[in-house]
Amino acid sequence: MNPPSASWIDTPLTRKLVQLVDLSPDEVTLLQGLQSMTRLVRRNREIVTQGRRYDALFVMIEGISIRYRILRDGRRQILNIALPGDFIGFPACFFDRALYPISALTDVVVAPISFTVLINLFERHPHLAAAIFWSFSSEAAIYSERLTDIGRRTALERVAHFLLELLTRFQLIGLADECSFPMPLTQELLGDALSLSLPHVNRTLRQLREDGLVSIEAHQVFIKDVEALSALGDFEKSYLSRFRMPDPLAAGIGRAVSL
Amino acid sequence: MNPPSASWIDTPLTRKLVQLVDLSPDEVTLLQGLQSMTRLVRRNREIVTQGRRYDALFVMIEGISIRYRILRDGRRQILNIALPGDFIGFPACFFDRALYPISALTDVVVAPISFTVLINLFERHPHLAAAIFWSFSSEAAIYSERLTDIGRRTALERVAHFLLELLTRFQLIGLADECSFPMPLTQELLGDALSLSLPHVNRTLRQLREDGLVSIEAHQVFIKDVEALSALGDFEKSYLSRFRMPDPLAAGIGRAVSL
DNA sequence: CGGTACATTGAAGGGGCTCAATCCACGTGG
DNA sequence: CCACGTGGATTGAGCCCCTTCAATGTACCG
Repeated sequence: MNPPSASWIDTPLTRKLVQLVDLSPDEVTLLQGLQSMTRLVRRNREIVTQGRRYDALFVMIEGISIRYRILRDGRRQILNIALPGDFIGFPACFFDRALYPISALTDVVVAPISFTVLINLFERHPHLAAAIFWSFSSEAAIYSERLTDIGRRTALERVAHFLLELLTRFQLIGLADECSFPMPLTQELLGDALSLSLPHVNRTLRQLREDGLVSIEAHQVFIKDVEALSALGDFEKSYLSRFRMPDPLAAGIGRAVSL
Repeated sequence: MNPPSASWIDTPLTRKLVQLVDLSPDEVTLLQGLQSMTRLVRRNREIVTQGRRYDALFVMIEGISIRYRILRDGRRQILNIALPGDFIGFPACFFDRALYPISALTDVVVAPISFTVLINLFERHPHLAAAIFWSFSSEAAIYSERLTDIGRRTALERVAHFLLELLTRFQLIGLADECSFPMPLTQELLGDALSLSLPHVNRTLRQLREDGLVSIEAHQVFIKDVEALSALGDFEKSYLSRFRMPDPLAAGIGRAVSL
């Protein structure tokens, strides 16, 4: 665990939230303070171990992690992919034991936020709390889209939709430009996330390449035609970037309103 | 909208939470109070309309509702199924417009809980708030299992797992006995929830019947062999019924701890 | 320079889909 | 009280998307 350090002037979470919510300088400082105590987790190590008990959430500061479910015979389903700025460990901390493991895909830096701190934040800074809540909402929406991907979209639509989602999420944290982003997943992992076999992921990517929609070079994805790909994947990014501050909080009077 | 009424001594949500969390009599009263103002939504009408704005959550008091996503060509994916005692409208209320519609499958009674009330609840009754939070956590876990169902389980495993989940959820609200529960879904809806075609749902149910695992008669599901079905579907109910009160709240000192 | 991890491609097979017909239960109106 | 309509359940035939299995290619790294 590293000591608090003034060198963290800026984190992905902060970058993301300030775009979506009007935060006061005080709130930004507070948000940064929450993320000042960090922990490094090496590539391929577990951040959360299935069956263990946790008293904290984590904010992803750097790197990529996945939460997944393994079935008895080895089949794996990736449940979600956490990028910098995402919260992880949310469901785990309300159960007496974590239901699913979370594993670092790359070297990862996380900032634990204990329950105690979180609860106080909710009481004293409802405005900020609402912003954090929005993160959970957006995550729920991502689940919904993934469910739709896997359940009702063809392999081509599915990959198209997923890549656009990643593009948008990377853009929100300032790690992608207009149409390209770093590809954190191997084709095998992509398959486990989208419920496709590795060979079929490969064929699907080839098809997208041949159609001039997407190219992947040196772990970098280039979306050649965002329009066409969005049409193909039925992608509409509002679930990732549209936030509304609920009225009682917008006014900043959350604590003053009586029950 | 019906006026508050003393006749609601007991609701599914209360029944569920008192099993999982130690609530004081005051907290139970408060929880009941939240659900005293109810609204009736007729079968096949929308509870939440896609694209509209909401300032409240709803607690399901009675009936069944579904949230779903429709693709351009008519393919439908049911995102979740809300039973009495569930919260609905959670992600919607943090977006400026609801992302997905929620529709009443039967006549439904809901209790709106406005944001203002909710925020006050969080500030003043963290213990109760944590219980509500657990509901969200459990919902997230249900998503995870659904994702695994659709992504990595065969039709047989998938239906097995889903039926056991429904059994357990109905049991938690006192609407199911040891091994049977009311079937709220037609085979078509089952298909849209589990991403199977209607004919294949039918064939799968037949198989389960022929194997002596499940029978469905008059809209009532009978699980003939819970053991065997659980093994088949790799079902483990802890994600529905295991709650842990986070330490700072368990002590009831949430508000006293300083940041 | 061998080794390992990842990507690529082909061939064959299967689980589940589509299309289509039939059946059944139930409510409604004549 | 029965005829009919309608929503849902059931079953079959053929097909296709995607899987499995298998082989090969390729880049990077100690």
